[in-house]
Amino acid sequence: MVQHNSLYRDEHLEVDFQRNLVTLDSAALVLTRKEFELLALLVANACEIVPRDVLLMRVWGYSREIRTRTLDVHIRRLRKKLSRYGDQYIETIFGVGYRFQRYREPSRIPSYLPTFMATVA
Amino acid sequence: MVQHNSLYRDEHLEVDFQRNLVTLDSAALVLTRKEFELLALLVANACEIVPRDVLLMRVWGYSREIRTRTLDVHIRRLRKKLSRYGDQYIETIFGVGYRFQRYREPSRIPSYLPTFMATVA
DNA sequence: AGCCGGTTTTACATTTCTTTTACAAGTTAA
DNA sequence: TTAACTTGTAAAAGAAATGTAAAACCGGCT
Repeated sequence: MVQHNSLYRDEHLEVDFQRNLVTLDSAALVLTRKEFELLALLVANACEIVPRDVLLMRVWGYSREIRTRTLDVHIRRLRKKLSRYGDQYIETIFGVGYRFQRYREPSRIPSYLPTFMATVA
Repeated sequence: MVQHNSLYRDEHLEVDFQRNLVTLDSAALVLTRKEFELLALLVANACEIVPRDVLLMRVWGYSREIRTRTLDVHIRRLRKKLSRYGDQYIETIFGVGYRFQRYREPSRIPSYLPTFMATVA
């Protein structure tokens, strides 16, 4: 069964799950196998928390209880390659795992102000 | 088996017990694990007093007789994160414990006056 | 063998979360 | 009222997770 339209896309990032292609600001992003698998898994579950165990299981085949820092290292490389969007795209959920977030235009409006007031600032 | 409707909601606060999500005035409230567990336990027993022992037992696994101020500290952090509703939501029952109260619109009518007189003030 | 790209480990720094400490402030009972 | 006790609070200490750079490892290649 062939799945069509299997790609993620937002303002800056594009991930083609079929062809293992990633594009950042319309420039190809070269990722290693593990880096791609990790990113793909996170992006496939965009906006949802993916626990460390799940990542370690699905990307590395590690069962729980295996103590390793390789996940963190790969996360770091991904963030680096995502350059200035790295931290925004890949959010760490302390004690749980990571979450990929869709790109959102940064708002200069303080979020604690009601919308109708914010137009002034 | 998926349990539906496992959430609390009032005018300002929303607690999703399933997903560990809390929203204050429709803005996500980031809580640590302990903070969430504490709030969840209180909210789950809304309008009822939850004794300190119970909180310390269910959230920390502490048996009675353990002298600690960590509960108070966490209560404080919760109140702070609930910002201006903190004191209203989390009520202290001296010598017993705490009670979460549903939000009630503050009335500018002195409560010691009969309603029909209050229209003048 | 030696090189090379990819991956993992190591060791330490940093950050985040939790608990304790010490004291202030509030409450109750005598 | 004071004395005993409870809760509030800020700051320090402690514990644990994550970030990071660099070294070590590993398999495929020439």
